Amino acid sequence: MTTQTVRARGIDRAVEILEYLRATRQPIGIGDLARRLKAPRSSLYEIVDSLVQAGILEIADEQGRIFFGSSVYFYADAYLASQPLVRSGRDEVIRLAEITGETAQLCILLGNKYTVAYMQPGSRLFRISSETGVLVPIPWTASGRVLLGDMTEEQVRAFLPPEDFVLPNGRKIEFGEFLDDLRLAHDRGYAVTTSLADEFTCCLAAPIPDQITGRPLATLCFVVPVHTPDERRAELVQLLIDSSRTISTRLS
Amino acid sequence: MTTQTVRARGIDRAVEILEYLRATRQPIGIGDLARRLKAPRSSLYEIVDSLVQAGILEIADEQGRIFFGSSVYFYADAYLASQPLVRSGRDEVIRLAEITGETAQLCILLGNKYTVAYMQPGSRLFRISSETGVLVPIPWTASGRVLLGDMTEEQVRAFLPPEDFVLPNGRKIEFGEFLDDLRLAHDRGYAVTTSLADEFTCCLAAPIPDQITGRPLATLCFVVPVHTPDERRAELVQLLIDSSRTISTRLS
DNA sequence: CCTGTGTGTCTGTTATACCGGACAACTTGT
DNA sequence: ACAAGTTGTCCGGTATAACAGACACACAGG
Repeated sequence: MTTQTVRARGIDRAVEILEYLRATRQPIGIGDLARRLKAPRSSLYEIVDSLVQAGILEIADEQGRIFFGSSVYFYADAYLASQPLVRSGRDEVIRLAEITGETAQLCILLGNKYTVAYMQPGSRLFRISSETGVLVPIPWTASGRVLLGDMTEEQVRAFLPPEDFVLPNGRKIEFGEFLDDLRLAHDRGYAVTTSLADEFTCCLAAPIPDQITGRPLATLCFVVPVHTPDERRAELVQLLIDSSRTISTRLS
Repeated sequence: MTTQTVRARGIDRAVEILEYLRATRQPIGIGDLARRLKAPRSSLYEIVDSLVQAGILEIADEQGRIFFGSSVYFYADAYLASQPLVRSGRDEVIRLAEITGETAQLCILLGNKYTVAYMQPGSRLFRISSETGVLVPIPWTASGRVLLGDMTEEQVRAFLPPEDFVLPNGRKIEFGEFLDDLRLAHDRGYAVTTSLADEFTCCLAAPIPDQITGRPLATLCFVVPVHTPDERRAELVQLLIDSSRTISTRLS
């Protein structure tokens, strides 16, 4: 009499919980959670309790909903301290936002997605900014074009899921068109996209290359209004390139 | 024949690993880890693998040593964003920075450390700013004096590790001196420090009290040059007090 | 050369972590 | 009032996760 129930490991459940919270970014009750994850309630109560004890989760409100706890902050602090790239990248982003007044970002690859690792909003009246840590399809971004700049056609094909070529407005990016963008970005050492992920923004991105392999590890980028004049764009691109060079040398 | 081996749960092992890394703040090999945690190697290989898959840990170097992975960074980001205090505090910080032109911050306690949860740089030629999310010893800051304002001597002693009383320049803050600062901050409803964590800054901090308990949850603060005149300081302190009252009522 | 100490992988065994299901105590809506 | 849905806790059975131990391999040192 095999009940064919997959008896999951506690760790896997725990990871599922954390990933769920990361994706939704809001507290959830344990009952709800059990339904979403298709996990037995009784198990979740135990696991959540362990994680709450450790401060990895916290009871977020009176209804007993749970969310991340302060421990993850300490973990992140240790992680950042261990990552020279992010550490110096942050400083440079803050500096760039200050001297230009534009929104500056440090972007990295996470699996086959793109994400903003750190962002400093500009000082314009109407700010354009994106949330950090949200996973975005690579073809939607200028930074993505820079980050894949050194891949072959086959590598890109294998790396990106087809659905990622569909923009938020429904338009589909042709693969050939995207590949041309990659080549251009690779040759010029930066990428520019206008009205791609949305109508009113222009993104400028430059790679931070690994000192040894030369492969892009991350990007620095500005997010500016589409109507920004070409001269200003060129000026900003130059700043990105200078900054990324600074970081790159500082890393070795 | 009871072998009296405590067969630990995977989750507990995982938590132990994370806590160990948090404490030591540096990568460690799995063999070493097994020895330190008195855990079987074979189990650790499995658990570490799960956590690496989830991005919670990463292989940090060629020797296969492990450390925190990028996922914890995103968990922490979600955590900060989830704090209602941070959300409404953010708006007020932006407003304060705009109307005064000074660098304004929202500061909170995380465990027994202090951190800047959100910061808006001022519009001076030379800006003074600190990074958000970096954990700082409480005695180094004006906000710290406000945040502990309602603790008894014994509570403070138990709460703060002795090494946190040593400033970046090596000077040691006497416990009695620190306690006097706390009392003063508590009585006046704000704290001012000059040339404490560094030579050229003056910090002004006011508490955001819990509506019910009255205990300080966080602080609003300005970071200004040391030579800022007294009248200006008084003016800024008043703004902080008004703003924190606004936030405090908005939270209930 | 051999010896000792480190990896990372793969067993078979068994103690138990996970599970399903039952329970009381609360809401909520009609 | 009742029914239908919660939520947090408890408990006993069993599938299996955690364990101990063995294995091949790669070093380093004498």
